[in-house]
Amino acid sequence: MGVSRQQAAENRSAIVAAAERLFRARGVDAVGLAELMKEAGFTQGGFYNHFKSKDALVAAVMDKAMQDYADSPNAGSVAKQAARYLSTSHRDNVEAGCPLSGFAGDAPRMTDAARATYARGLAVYLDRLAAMIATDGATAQQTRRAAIAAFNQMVGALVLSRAVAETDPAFADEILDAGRRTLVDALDDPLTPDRARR
Amino acid sequence: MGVSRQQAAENRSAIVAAAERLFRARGVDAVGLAELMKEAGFTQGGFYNHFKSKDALVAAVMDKAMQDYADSPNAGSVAKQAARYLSTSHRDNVEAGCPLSGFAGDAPRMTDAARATYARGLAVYLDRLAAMIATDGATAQQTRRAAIAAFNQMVGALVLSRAVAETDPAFADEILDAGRRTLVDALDDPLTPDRARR
DNA sequence: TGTACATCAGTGAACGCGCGTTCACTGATGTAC
DNA sequence: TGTACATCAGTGAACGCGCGTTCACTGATGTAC
Repeated sequence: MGVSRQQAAENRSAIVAAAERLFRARGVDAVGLAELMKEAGFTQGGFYNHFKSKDALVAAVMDKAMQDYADSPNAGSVAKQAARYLSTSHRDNVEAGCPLSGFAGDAPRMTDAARATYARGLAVYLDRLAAMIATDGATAQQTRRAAIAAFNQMVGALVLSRAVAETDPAFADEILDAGRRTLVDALDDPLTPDRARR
Repeated sequence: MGVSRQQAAENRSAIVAAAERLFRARGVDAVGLAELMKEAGFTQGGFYNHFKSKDALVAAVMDKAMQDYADSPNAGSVAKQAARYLSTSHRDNVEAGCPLSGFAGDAPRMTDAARATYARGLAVYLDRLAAMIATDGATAQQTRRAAIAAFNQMVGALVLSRAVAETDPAFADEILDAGRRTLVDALDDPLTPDRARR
């Protein structure tokens, strides 16, 4: 059709963005390239001008998702961060939320490149959480462990809440609520060496 | 071929068992009926003597997985249960482990029937955990919240550890370890009304 | 600055393939008398 | 208990369909002179 290089780059981004939305909502396997390209506003054949395979697109989606998430702003305090993470709006909006929980179930089945991006993204987010949690009294190791445990709680609560949300909304809310309260209790409580040892 | 009713029932079970293994390892969408039937020891066409569709098989797999898990024995104490749940062998053996974490990522995309079975299975397991956690000093509500939070921690740690296991085994182990220690600390600590309120 | 040509992001049809599902057929099992 | 027949779990080929991928072609963009 004849398209400027800048336009082509924007079109590529549009494909990745559409793919991320569809992949999150329905899973990578359930989304075909024809549907995906149509969603992005193009015809099927153009796909291979941008990616050498569907797997390459998956890797690009992972890169974008992790980059965007790393660039997203903190909520302020850890408690606020946790509350936002375990909100019903985050649970109900899989398409735009945390990619670490959104892709957690699919990650083990992705290609090496996509999995490596996921692992790097997780490491980055844990560092961020650790920085928010850190107190004077705690060692780096204690802080890191607390950050991992906090994120385990967030991801577990979100994933389980999503799994039952359609079937039993009250149950789904209860799971988020238990996670939120547990986190707030644990994080309000400064990590003194004494407590951490217990 | 001519097969006794008992044999037919056993064959059906073999199909469900093969499907559970394959679905867990690679995801429902990535496993075809031809491959699945071959794995179970039959030819493709026989599938519809047992199930009216692939979705019906998925529901049957869910039923079986949840039933088997509900029938599985406790580890003894909650701490032991958590340690077993967050062991490397449980993480590395997706095909036979806890179906609540094994299917957590896929559950939201399953049919109503399969999702309802999942939600029921989760409710049953939480009751079981709550019964193990319960102490004299704690109200039923506090116990339930503690059980949910404990399971959130287990599922989150397992899912995240699995997601990075291939890429970064040491990181994966660290996640399990942080989850295990956090759970043991929290569960060793009796749920007194005072602590629960904090 | 203007002209000639290479580049390459598009289009849309086509490819082989494996999917879920259907079908006609077989023959031992299970039932009726 | 023995015979006649209905049942139904198997087989294996076939169905239409959508998948990921390839291809020949188009024409504006970008480059060389």
